[in-house]
Amino acid sequence: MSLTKKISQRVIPIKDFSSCAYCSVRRLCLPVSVDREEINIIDDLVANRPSLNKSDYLFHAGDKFNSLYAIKSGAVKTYGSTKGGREQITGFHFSGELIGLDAIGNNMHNCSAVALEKTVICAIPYKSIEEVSLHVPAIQQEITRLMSREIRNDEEMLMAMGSMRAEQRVACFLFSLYRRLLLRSKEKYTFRLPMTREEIGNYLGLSLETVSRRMSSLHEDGIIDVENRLITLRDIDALQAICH
Amino acid sequence: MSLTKKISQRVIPIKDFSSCAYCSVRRLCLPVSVDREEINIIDDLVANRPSLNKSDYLFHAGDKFNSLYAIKSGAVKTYGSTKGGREQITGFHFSGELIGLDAIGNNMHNCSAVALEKTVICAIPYKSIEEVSLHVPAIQQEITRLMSREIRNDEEMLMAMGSMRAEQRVACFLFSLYRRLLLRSKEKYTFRLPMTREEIGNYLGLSLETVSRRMSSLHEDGIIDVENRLITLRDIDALQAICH
DNA sequence: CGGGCGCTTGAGGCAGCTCAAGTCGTGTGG
DNA sequence: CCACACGACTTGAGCTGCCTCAAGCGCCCG
Repeated sequence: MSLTKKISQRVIPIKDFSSCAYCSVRRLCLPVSVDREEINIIDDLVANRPSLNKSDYLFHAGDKFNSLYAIKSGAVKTYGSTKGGREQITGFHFSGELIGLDAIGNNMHNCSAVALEKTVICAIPYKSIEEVSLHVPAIQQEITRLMSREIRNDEEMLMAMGSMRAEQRVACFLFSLYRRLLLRSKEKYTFRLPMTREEIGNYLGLSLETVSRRMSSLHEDGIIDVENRLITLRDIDALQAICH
Repeated sequence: MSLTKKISQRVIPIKDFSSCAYCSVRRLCLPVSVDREEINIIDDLVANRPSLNKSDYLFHAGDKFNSLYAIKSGAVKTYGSTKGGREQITGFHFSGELIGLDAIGNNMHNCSAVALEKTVICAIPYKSIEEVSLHVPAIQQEITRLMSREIRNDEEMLMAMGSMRAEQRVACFLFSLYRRLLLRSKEKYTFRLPMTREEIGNYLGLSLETVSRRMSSLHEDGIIDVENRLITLRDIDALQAICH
């Protein structure tokens, strides 16, 4: 049955709390211009909502590209392997974020994605997105906007990597987590890192020891508290100032 | 007059050698699945084909986003300014490449684009692309593919920046230029750098002196010849091996 | 022909890496 | 439930690759 038919035959749905309509991070995956009706359409697309445990793979580099993945809860890292065989982390992704956009181009994932903790995922088959976007231009536009934003993010990261010293990189990293993790939680200034120091260092182009040292010195300066993976921001203005 | 009308009223065109149909880099801007008819449509979109001199701006950071730009010939750098006020180059772009995709997301350019030498540009109004892609899905798909590829490129660059030593960065940079510049020219192994050592260093996260030194040592190893901005690749396999 | 920019090369310093040792926290098996 | 073991983290010491500062050359353009 074609998706178009499916949509027209759709009855008023029974409340389904796994539906996007009730998803607490909906406004993050689908930020704008998607009205009630369109949510129902998207809802139909979401094939499954698998739950991943720590170290479970969402996809491997080289896998055929089928779906985009929206993170409902949890945390995921994506990484590629450099030609030297070293693993290089390209990003950390949290609830409300969409991954897999880089695979559309040649229909294959060029990085691997692993859960850093218990994580719930919405898999959205790309074929369906393409089909639906013929009828609902807003969805295609939203995908385009998200991709554009991803390009911008990557380029900002490139700018940071090219010019920043170790302390700046760590400060920016923490500030970025602050904006992405805390704005959607009750805690205002405390969050738990889902990744190791080594993974942070890998991502930032630093050794794990340097990450540790710089976090210690940020603590000595009264800017953050560090208790293993629990980070508390004590002076956000100072933290932000270091990034600049 | 709406674009749709314009298309239906279109007569068989007089040969226009500035048209995309006769553009030598067409297969690069519009790599796949765009047939003769669709080229005519795109052709109508291209508002103007301005010629830029060295140091002319294509757009500034903060400008309202109106058009995507395809480079017909020449070379362009894009850069943003870090919060510290430093200029950070995010990319070099050559004939057949498309720039401005990162501006779609919030309708504003977040980097500036400057010609590094005499450069001819096709400006393609994004509004028109959006309108046309309602009728010609292949065009929207092509934009999506190009964006996806840009994300991938940026992420590969991030991986490189995170893990590579100076010599590797310079070697990869030269190898990347080899693939992008030489494949569309007659010369097999010689090309002219359109940018300064300082710009290369800025892009790669190195000082200009380090770029110079590493190029000298690549020369001493018999891998490249350097004659000011004229680079000749003497041992491509060795060059590629260094990147790995 | 002169001035300036782009580039090369040298010398010295330092940020961050590597190696190493020791602590702490967590998960696992008895 | 406790003990043990291993992985994660911190901190120290020494090393090195890249940066900074500096001087000099050469090419290009006015």
